[in-house]
Formats: sequence, structure tokens, C-alpha cells
Amino acid sequence: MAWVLNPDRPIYLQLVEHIRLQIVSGHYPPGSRLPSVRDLAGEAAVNPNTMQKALGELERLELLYTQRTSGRYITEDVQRIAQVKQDLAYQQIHDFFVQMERLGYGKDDCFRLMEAVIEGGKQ
Amino acid sequence: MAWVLNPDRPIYLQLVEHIRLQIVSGHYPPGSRLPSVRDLAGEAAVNPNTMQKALGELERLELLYTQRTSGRYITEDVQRIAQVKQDLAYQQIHDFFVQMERLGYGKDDCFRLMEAVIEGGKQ
Amino acid sequence: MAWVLNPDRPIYLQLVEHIRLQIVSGHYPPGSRLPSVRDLAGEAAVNPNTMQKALGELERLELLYTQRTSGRYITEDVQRIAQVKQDLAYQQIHDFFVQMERLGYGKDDCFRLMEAVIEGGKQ
Amino acid sequence: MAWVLNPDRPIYLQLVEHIRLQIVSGHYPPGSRLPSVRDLAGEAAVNPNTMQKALGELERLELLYTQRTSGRYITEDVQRIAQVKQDLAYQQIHDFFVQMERLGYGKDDCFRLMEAVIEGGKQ
DNA sequence: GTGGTCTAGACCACC
DNA sequence: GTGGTCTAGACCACA
Repeated sequence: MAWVLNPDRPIYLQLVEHIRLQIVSGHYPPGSRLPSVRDLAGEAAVNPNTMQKALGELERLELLYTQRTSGRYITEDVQRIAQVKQDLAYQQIHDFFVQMERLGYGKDDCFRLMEAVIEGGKQ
Repeated sequence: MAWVLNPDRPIYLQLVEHIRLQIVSGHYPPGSRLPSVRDLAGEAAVNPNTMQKALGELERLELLYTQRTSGRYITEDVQRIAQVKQDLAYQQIHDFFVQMERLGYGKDDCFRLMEAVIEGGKQ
Repeated sequence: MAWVLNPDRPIYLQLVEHIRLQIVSGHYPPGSRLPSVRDLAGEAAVNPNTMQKALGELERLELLYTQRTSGRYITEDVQRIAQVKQDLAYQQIHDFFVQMERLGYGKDDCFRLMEAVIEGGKQ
Repeated sequence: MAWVLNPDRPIYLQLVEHIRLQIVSGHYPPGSRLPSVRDLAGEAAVNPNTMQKALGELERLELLYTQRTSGRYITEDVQRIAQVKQDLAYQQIHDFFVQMERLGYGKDDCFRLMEAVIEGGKQ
């Protein structure tokens, strides 16, 4: 996935979200080494300090840890990763229900319509 | 629902979305008369021209029609309203599936997790 | 208390410690407004960004909160302040016991010697 | 205890503190022979001159004495050792009281909290 | 080379 | 005026 950054929201937040997704989706496997701050910053075309701030956030989320001299690594705590992944999924689901509620659809309607979408996609 | 406008996106688009939601959710019933452009603009604290543009867009969507002499009305075509409502719901569902897919969840997982959220919310 | 900064330790950490002390000791009362980032930075003779980073840490500790436009305030949650204060005290006590242990003094010895120090001070 | 040296403080001072601790805690018994300057310097991975300076300081403190022909020995003056040990303890206690005072705790509070820590540690 | 920190200076949104 | 963010560039410790 490319680095698509919208200047209307804090860049570092978007970096957090992007990397977080790579981690929970397994694109960056547990225990693997992250590219250096400078390299990541180059890839994303942002200032190294901005990337540094994003990685600091991910450390606070315990998705990364720093080995002083050799670089940053994805946590080996797969439970932590699963936890964050589940939290993100629950947030998506919650937001979905809220939006559908606003449209006037209850939870049962959601299931019914989702089935219809899947059936429609098959045709 | 209050008028919450984000200056980072075109205002008129947000007005379209807001009013469209009022219509498909039945808050503005079919056939009912809309407040004047001036009043709506005042409510939303936007320039009347911006509101005018939004209402024009809603007419193009056939959710509103103009009675030359007496003002604007919500369409009486309940099928059209239902159609738009369904389109919006399908869009929500599609976006939801895409986001969950990115997290690594298939459609089956979505149903399973939604059940879990509902169960959790009950407790 | 003056701003005494040792260049051998991260400045922002010393700023955190300094301000934290002002808060838990009641020098900055709960709910009171903090000087602006720029003013604090000027007082401490550090770059505003460094002070900003320190204040960010204190917000994460829930000792401060930000009112978007009007400035930063000490939390009104006196329980939180008391909690942090107690944590700091326990840390001091723990470190004290460890140091004394290294000297060969057990916990009972600590009490005995402390009494002696107090008596000595009175003379 | 290993030789942990912080380059931000004078090395020889840290050597003094380290060896002093070994003496007052009895790890180097009174009257026992110290390894050679060369060996100690090797152990601590410092320049022999630096170690020499540290040992000179310890002689000034009357914790060591030099036997012209056979090397350096720990003082046999156990009272002197006890004196230094007590001085160090008093220093620790004084610093502890100062830190707690800054947090807003009086001497009575110190005792109360120390009891609480000990009770908590037992559980 | 790695990450961590600091400074300087800029721009933005909010009110 | 307030805080928030971003960039640029520098220096340091570690190995």
C-alpha cells in the first residue's frame, strides 16, 4: 500500500494508522525489524522528525519496541497485536452501526442488507 | 442533528449530505415544505449561495423539487427516497467491508464479530 | 524553585519532573491555568518545542489538559494528582531502601538511623 | 556488583564510590589486601591513572593504606569504616527527607508511608 | 550506521 | 493571543 497522506489531518497520525495497519494485518510480522526512521521518512516523503513522532506513538501503543543501537522492531507479543486488531475492528463495527442507525436501519436491517450486498456481488 | 461543518471539505457537499440524511431518515417527510434558502442558510450559518448550491444538487438527485411560486418541497416519490436511502446503506456496507478486509477480516468474520459486539453491548 | 537544567539528561524529562513537582506539591493548584508554552519556555530558557514535548508528557500522565484556544490547565482531578504524588513518594522510599540495603542496612536499621538523624538535628 | 560507569560524571569519583561501598558493606573486609592498581583498572576498564587517583582519594578518606612493599590494604580501623558507613547512611537519609519534603511530606509522613510500603511488599 | 534530543523558525486553526 | 504541527538541520551516544 502506498503512502497516501492528506495534508488536512496531522501527518503523524496518518503515519501511525498506516503502520498500525501493516502490523495488525501481518504485513510487518511480529519480531521483524522496521526500516530505519530515515528510510521510512524517505519512503513516506516526510521529515524524519515527523516519522519519529509517529513511531513514538506506536511504541506507546506497545506495537513497537526500540533496540537502542540496532533499530526498531515489531513487538513479539502477538496477543497485543491481536488485541489492537480487535479494537480496530470493533471501532469499525461500532461506527458502521451508528451510520446505519442514522439512516434509519436497525442492527437486524444491517445483517439483511449485508446479505443482499453479498448476493448482489456474486451475480 | 446539529449542523457540524468541517472547513476542510467543501461546505456545500456537507450540506447536501446533511439534508439528504434528514430526508431519507424521514425527519423531513415526503411532500413536506422545506424552509426558505435564507432560513436554512441562517440555521447552518453559511452563505445563502452555498445553501442554494446544495439544494440545487439535491434537486438533481430528485430528492427535492421547486414549486415556482411557493418554495421547495421534498419529493413525494417515496420510491426515489427509498432508492437513495438504499444506495447510501450499500455504500456504508461496501466501505465497511473494505476497511475490515484491510484489517484482515473476511465477510464471514464481519458477521461473527458483529454478533460479538451486539452480545457485548447487551451485557 | 528555579529552573536548574542539567545538559547531561534529556531536558524535556527534567521539565516534566520539575512541573510535576509543582503540581503535586500544590504550587500549581488543581484547575489553575498554566502559563503559555512560549512563556514557560522563556522562563526555563529552552526552545518552545522542548517545553511542548514536556507538556505533552504531562498530558499523557493526565496531570494537564488542553483547552484548545485558551491554554493549558492543571487537572481538576485531585485524586489523580494524589495518585501521582503517592507514586512518586513510593518510588523515593523504594530507592532509599535499596541504597541503604547496599550499605548493609536493613529496613529496621533505616528507622533507627532516621530517628537518630532527627534527634541530631534538634540539638 | 559490576563496574557501571557513567561517562557524564568524573570517572574517578564513581570508582571511589564503588570501592567505598565494597568496603563499608564488608565485601572487602578490614585488613584485606586490595588487588593491584593495574588489575583493578583492568577489571573496571579504566586507565590505571584514573584508578590510581581513586585509590589516592580513598587513602585520604583513611579507608585504605599503602604498605610500601606489598601493596594496598583496607584499613583495620573498623571504627573509621563504621564512621564512613554512617556518614553515607546519614547522607542518604538527609537526601530522602529533602526529596519527600519537596513532595510535601513531613518527617512523620515519611515514617507512615514507609510502613505502608513495607506492609504492601509483604502481601 | 542506529535512535534520541534539541533548536530555530514557520504555518495553521481557533477565538 | 492560544496550542498544534511540520520542516530543516544539528549534535550526541552507542556499537
